[in-house]
Amino acid sequence: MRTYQHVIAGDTITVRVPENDHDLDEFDRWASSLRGPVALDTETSGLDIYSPHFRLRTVQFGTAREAWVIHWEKGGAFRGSALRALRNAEQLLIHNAPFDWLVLDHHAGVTLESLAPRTLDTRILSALIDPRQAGEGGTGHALKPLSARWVDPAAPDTQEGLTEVFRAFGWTKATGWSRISLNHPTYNLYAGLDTVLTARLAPVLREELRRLDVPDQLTEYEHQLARICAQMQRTGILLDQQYTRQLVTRLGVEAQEHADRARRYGVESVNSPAQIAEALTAMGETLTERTGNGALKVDKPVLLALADLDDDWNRIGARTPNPLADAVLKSKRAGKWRQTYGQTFLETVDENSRVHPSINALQARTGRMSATRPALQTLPSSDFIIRRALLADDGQVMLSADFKAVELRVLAALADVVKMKEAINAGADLHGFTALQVFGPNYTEEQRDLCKSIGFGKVYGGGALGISRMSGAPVAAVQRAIDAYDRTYPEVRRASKRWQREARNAGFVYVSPTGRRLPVDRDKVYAVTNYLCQSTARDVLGQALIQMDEDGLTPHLRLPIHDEVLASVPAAAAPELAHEIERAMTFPIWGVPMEANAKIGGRSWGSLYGADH
DNA sequence: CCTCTCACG
DNA sequence: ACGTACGTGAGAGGT
Repeated sequence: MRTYQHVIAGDTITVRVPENDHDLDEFDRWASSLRGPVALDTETSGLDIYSPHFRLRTVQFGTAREAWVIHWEKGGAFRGSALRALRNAEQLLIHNAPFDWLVLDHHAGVTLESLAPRTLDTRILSALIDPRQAGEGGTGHALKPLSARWVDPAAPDTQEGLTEVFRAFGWTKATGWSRISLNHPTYNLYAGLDTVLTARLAPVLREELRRLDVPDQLTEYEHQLARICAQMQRTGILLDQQYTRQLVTRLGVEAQEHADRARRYGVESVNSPAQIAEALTAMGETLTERTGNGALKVDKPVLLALADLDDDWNRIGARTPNPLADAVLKSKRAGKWRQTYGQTFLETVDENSRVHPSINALQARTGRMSATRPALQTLPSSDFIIRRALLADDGQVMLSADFKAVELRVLAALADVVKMKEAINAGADLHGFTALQVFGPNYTEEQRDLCKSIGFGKVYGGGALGISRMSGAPVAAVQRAIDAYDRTYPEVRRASKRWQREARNAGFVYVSPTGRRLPVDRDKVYAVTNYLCQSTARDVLGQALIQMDEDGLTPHLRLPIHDEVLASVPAAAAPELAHEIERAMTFPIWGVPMEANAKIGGRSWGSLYGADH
């Protein structure tokens, strides 16, 4: 047995690393005599759980004073002992549980379903105390800063410490986790300490949640959502690999051709704003917009105008198109789509042709979910070619169900907007109804669109200038429409002011109806309206996911996208399942109905998106 | 590492 | 008193 010691918060911690059967017997005795929760962690070769090269290396167990590092990679009795301990543990404390659940599910044969009901995830507790990510003013949710704040200011940065070890060997962060020897002292010490830190974090964070009156029900709900999202991640989405390879090649050629055109005007790299600004100026163009740091802005809206193109990339006919602007736009778009989407699909696909995005169920400061590697929530919607790469399972079709104007309906509920609630309950087109109130019975399509923009603007906390910028309508016209809007729905302004006042009085934190704490920056108090609408809409999605889970639909679910759920369903049962999913997404919030609209597509996700979409 | 840009809801 | 668009993930360039 190897043992290591380290002092945490004044206590000497022992980390034990069994080396033989005798040592493992001792571990077995320790594990079976444990009463109460045990902290769990794994060390792995990397983060891509479904990559063919991924290896589970160690499984660690710990309490406040002691940790055991079991070398899973050595096989045989090591695995037997780890599995017994996993099976017997009554309660597991895990920091960022979905990762370890899925690692153990895929590489140790311990199902996620058997782990999740016994898990308390300290990352969830952290996000409910303060949802801000590191760099947004809060502590963030990494184990090190959390431990430093709540356990011991001198808690070791185990990740950073190991990164230094890797550097000493000439390895990188990407390769070190795979290459470091199982017997390396620092590797084992830190592997063990992470469980000790988690074991100490859990009771402190629970106490803090009690102090802050965060409802237990919210914590329970987040654990359910984490499990459902982990199940979606495990299922993954089928990738059309042949199509994707051809697409990547085609986009590469396209990016290169347009980059060659740009080079004729002196632009060596189409991704260098400075080069583009200089070349455009040399061509006689006048750039007026500047970035926050004072540089000349050459983003998409600027370049589209110079290229005489509208938002859909059609000729406007207002000027002679600038050929460099045109080349840069087209090269950048093809390059981004190739690299960010196509290439990442091919890099992350597993042996069964499936991609498994990490779905973070509780990510944004409003609680919104996110998806990474690949970032499937941000695939282009203006064209079907990227989504075309992702398929329903064999014999199945893609189904997408989205809430109807969920944030606006949530606003109507939370601010108790009388006329808006009447319109929703009457089943009216909400933006059309608003246009009717603002412009009268002969309102135009453009005026309806402006009312839609104002609806968004209100939810985002924007003013006339922002809404004008977004909608393209003149500021004066927008201001007049906003005035009429405020007369129609006076409750929105009043509630917004009230929420801002309440946030200030409560120390710049607003508590949502579900008990979620929403920190508000002092110089951005107006954002509280958006935080409240966005976070409540997120909880509406969460409620629908839990309903679908209870209805047995989880195996069909593929991805949550804020106000939408993507699913793969058997073609024959599609209409019935569409109805079932819509039903799970239909329920009232404070008397205001939330409703959804399901669309049945074909085999690929792209089939739900026309070129004219 | 920061800035800029761009993809989404 | 006034005015403020919100939240993400990701790649490339340049310091």
